[in-house]
Amino acid sequence: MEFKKYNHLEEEKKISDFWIKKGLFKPKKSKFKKSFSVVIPPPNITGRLHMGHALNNSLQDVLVRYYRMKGFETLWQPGTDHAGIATQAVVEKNLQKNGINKVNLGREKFIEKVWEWKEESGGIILEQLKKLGCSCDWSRTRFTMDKDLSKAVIKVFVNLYNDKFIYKDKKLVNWDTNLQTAISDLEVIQKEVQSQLYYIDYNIEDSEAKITIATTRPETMMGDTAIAVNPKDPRYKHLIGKNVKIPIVNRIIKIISDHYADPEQGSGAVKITPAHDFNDYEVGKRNKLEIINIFEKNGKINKNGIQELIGLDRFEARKLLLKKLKENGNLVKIESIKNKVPFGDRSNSIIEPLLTEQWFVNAKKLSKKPIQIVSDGKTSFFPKNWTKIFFQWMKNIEPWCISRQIWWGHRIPAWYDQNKNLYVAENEKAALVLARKKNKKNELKLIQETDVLDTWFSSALWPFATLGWPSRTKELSKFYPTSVLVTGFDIIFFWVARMLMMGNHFNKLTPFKKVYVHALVRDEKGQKMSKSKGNVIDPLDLIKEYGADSLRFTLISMASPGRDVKLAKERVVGNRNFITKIWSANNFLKINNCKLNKKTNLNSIKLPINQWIYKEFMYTQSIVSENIENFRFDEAAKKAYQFVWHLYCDWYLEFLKPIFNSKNKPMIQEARFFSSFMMANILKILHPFIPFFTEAVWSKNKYKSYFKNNLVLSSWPNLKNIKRFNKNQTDVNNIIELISNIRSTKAELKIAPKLFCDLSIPEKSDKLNKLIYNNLDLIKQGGRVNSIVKSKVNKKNSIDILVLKERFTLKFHEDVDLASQKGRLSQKIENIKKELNVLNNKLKNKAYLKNAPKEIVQNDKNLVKELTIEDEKLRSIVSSIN
RNA sequence: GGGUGUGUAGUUCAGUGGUAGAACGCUACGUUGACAUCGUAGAGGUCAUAAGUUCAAUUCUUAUCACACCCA
Repeated sequence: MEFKKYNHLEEEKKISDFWIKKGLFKPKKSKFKKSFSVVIPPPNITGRLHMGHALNNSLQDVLVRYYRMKGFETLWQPGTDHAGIATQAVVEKNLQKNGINKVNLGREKFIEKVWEWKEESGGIILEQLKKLGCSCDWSRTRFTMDKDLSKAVIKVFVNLYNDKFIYKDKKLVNWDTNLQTAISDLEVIQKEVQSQLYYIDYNIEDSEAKITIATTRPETMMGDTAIAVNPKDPRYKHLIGKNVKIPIVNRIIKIISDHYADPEQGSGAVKITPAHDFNDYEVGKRNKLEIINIFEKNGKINKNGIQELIGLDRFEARKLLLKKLKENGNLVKIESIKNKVPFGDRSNSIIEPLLTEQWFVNAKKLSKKPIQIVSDGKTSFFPKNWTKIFFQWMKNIEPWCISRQIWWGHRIPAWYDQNKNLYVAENEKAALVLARKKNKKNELKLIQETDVLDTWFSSALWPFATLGWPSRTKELSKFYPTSVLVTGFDIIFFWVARMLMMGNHFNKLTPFKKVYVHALVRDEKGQKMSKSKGNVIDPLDLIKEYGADSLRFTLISMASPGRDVKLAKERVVGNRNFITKIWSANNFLKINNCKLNKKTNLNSIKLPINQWIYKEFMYTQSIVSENIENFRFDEAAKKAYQFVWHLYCDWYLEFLKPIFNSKNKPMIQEARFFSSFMMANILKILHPFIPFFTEAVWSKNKYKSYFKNNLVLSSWPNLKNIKRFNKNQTDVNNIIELISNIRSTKAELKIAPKLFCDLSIPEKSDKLNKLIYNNLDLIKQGGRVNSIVKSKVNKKNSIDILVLKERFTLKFHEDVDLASQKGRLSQKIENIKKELNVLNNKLKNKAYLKNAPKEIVQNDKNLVKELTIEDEKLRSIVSSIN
């Protein structure tokens, strides 16, 4: 019979539509009142599915589907974030293509355009997640700029402001001259680059003497307000307090003494530009220095610079200034060095420390509870070592700059009156009330703050805001705190830490009990995937070619804790083959008319192989469950794979063949039912990993009529232990060993496996006789054995083998290569000899006998006994070969 | 400079204080009525290096080397 191939493109689409249309991912009331919830790390609306998402969401889906089948009331809350800077940049670029300038358009119109874009292209990534099979409750999809969520954001802001967790301050911040907004510390990436270190002479006033400073940023000379030397540096002690003239700029500044100057670095003297360097800023504060800002917000020189350079870009200005310094003879040396330079993570332009007024969150104050919660284990990390990294960062946390000078985002709910008095309130009306009170008059005009909030500010509220907070919703009481957060380590600080701060502050509850941290997906050589390297593997390509299930299974089975996933296409192919294998196994069941029926009862199962596979499955199931619950997705997937392929397909289905070929009707009936019953259970345990395929086979096999549910809502296997089945475990395992031995002996003798032989068994052993005769058909088919004989055998065409500590003889119909068999056995004897030697030496060691646990010693003694018997028998076989 | 992690078969990775495992790849044979996207059999390892603890170390400790990442 020819079978259709499994068509993943067709089936995955069909199944996905079915699940979503029927709303099968919505929480279902639990019989035992337990709930399980996960919030998705919201991908941003400009995003497209990449391997990181694929891994992250596959893992979440394993958990969600598993607990759903376990009977928990399960919610996976989906949604996206608005990605302030990224989205604004995309829309701005689109408008520019049409010759439209954002500024001319105006703020309101521009935001309309962003919404238009969002409606059109902002949901793509969610559609891609559906293709991956994510079982989110899509009817609850949220967006950080939604009305409800915005309300939560405003409320949180106002509360934090009133409680003095949020404040406005003029400070040096990380300024992106390209995007023209402040960004937070976390959005700055320090990159090592090749730079020049310039040694520049500053002339000391009223003297011929000079002092040489070293700098990588000579243009900031225009903002110098001191030169610092270390108080302990003998070279410069006499110069402290002297005035120097900044070359070209010709402004007079002082030489000060400050420990910040490192005698080992450069010349030991360092110029201080408090407006343009975080360290210099601190030096400036300590020494009460003037702060001179020389940059416009776009990175061009402002009027504080020298005449010729005003209006020039910072790098242009550097070049010209260097030229002048050289001409003047002030540039004494140029050194090539490597140093770290800050870049913006979105714009990739060099970040400029700039003195501006911004809004800050006192993160130090908010970090106290999360630190407590994590130390108490109320939120725990897996793998554990992330706890340490979390603490390290959390305990050294800096104020969080939350204001952004862009338009797309939550506009800060703060208003100013004409006297620049500030009112923070949930809306303008409320602000007006405050303003009237303060100004003691009714006629007032307020202007709203133009800054918007950092996107991560709203993402930090995600676990409770998506559940309806600040309203006290059913969902909030049922699903908060969430059960687990699954995330990549790269956003622990961005997101996890901040969610912990907000969740604990506003709900007095930690937002999630567990945090599972997974690694990055890299290419097969372990390199980070990046467009510039051209080594990006697009998950959507793999889904198209091999199916979402194959991709999922691959990612899941490679997700070992603390290790990056090195993805190669061959892995995906291998797992696609696994799916094909199950498909063809299922076809075998079909051919043999295997079906479920309600008449057959588990207690009536008689066939040893059925009892055997039942036990093996029970064991597998428990290992898979345990591993999923402990986040060992790799082990869970491997165990399931091993069982399905190497026990169910390789042995069990093979053992069914002689039964189906027999005329024993009751046995055939039992086998038909039971093989199908096991298949259904296999589909169940594989469902969290490969949901589409398993649901498709479930439906084709019409298992719904037996189990009363679609697979996605069926219950996780919970098979009872039937003691009666136990004794057949060893029997079937012994049969397997015998067959394996017959096969490998044939291979060693270079006898084609298809050639049949006779088997003679030791007469003495009743137990073995029983075993063999009870399973005659299995042995005959599995080992290609003609018949069981008891007669004395002719040496030339027969070979003795040692299995289950007994001597069996294989008798062929032609002469066999006894010499090669002799060699093989001699090798075995040699190995045993070595093993025995090791063991005997151990057992002679008094210290070992004294200190080692009794079981271990006993174990060794038993092993010696067994090996000795095996050794004797092998020797007798060898000596009988001439 | 500070920190974290990794080093086990050709490759990617599990694992363990007391016989070293899987997948893929490789080799030989095979087209047998589920499956060649397959089957059967097999080869392949000084568990990075060195010292220490221990009756016993691939596993624990320390140092070294290599690689990756994070923070300054």
